[in-house]
Amino acid sequence: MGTTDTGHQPDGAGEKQSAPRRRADAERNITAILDAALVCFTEQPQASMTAIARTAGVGRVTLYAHFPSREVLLEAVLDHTIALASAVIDTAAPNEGPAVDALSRLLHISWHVLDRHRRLFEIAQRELDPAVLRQHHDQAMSRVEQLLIRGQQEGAFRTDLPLNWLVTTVYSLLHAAAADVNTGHLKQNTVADVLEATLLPALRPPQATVRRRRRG
Amino acid sequence: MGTTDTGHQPDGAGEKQSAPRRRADAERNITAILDAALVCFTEQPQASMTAIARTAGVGRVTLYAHFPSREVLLEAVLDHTIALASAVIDTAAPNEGPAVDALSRLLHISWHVLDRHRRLFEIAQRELDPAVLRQHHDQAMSRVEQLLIRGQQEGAFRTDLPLNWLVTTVYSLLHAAAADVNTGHLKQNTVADVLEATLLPALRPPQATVRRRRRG
DNA sequence: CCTAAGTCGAACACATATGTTCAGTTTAGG
DNA sequence: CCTAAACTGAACATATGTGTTCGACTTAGG
Repeated sequence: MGTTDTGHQPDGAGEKQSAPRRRADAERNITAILDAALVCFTEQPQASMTAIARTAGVGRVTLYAHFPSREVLLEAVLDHTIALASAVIDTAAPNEGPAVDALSRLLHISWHVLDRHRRLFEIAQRELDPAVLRQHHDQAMSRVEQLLIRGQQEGAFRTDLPLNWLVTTVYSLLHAAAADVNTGHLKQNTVADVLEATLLPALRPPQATVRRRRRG
Repeated sequence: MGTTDTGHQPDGAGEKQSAPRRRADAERNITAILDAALVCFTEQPQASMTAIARTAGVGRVTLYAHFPSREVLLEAVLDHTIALASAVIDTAAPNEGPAVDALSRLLHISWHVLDRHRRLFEIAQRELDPAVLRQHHDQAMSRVEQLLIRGQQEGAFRTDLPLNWLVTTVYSLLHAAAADVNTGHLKQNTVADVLEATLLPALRPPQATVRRRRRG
């Protein structure tokens, strides 16, 4: 019996040690594959299984042993990335302090990770079952969404446009900025500031000045 | 001699009647193919030549007779779209009146056509020769870029961020809005207004209030 | 009406991607 | 050290896409 497939359970989010007890060997390869797939997919959506296996430094058969199909792999990578992004977002403490400050922290800390998530999600959108997608999508988007809602309640963010559009605006510019870094148009260390300078005015309630010397 | 290829010259932009004099028949098919390719490509980037031929209502061989390779076809479609977009942009008279108003006109008239151009360009970016790309890219982007520069000179648009980023911001949100229409999150007739409401504050010089009752 | 231009489907060669199977080798871990 | 788990490359079947060739049919247009 060559290939194995121990009832693969490519750890969802929190490394629950499952029943079959994989060998350390296998465990190591799985994470290597996951990492490689993450890189390959974000670099070019059409990345082949062969390319991913090669990047991970494992045989193609080994890849299929753990992830029986491209679809399964893609979903696993998506899960993995979401968990990662979620952790990083928590670091920014999006529920603490004024919403504007929280958004600023969020942008500075996690623009990179959020963009990666977006890219992956776009691929998944093309290749995965729409039903499965919904969950992943909402799960990740909701963090930003909640922050925006809080900002609206504080009066810091505008309410004259659909909430959904505000979320889209954030993600869209985030992605654009990350892409500009890739092409060399923007520098790593300026991204967050540029994003903040663009997003805050766009999210602020219209007509509302910076509230300096309001009294005439 | 079955297949033809009369020295194909799939009219660049301005329908210059070329030497070989195609039959009306062929001419009709070429535009049908161009249209079909435009639709197919914007709907899904991986659209196959077979699918395009089928959509155009012609045989696969006919397609290849006029466009000897996928690359050539893609380039022709890109040319076609740019010409179309350019014409629509002109309708908005982007060089007349205040830059802010001009941008507003531009958004209302051509968000749809500009988004289509962007989608096509993204595909071309993945499949075409970078050298060829540059021309197309600059040619189309420059219209928006020029408008933004003019706005900067008027003091209507901010100068504290790279010009390139402002262009990216416009295109990026444009695309996001169009995508939201596709998914049903945004309505056709509200798109331009939403875009305007989001973009103008983002482009306005920071700190600058709406300049109403400036004298205190 | 007659001919060359054009179109058509079928079939071919070629390349690439997805999964699978097999037989041989390495390695983790008791 | 010994065994089962895991990894490996090679080869296979299958599917899909690209581009070409061929012979037969249709049609534009003089």
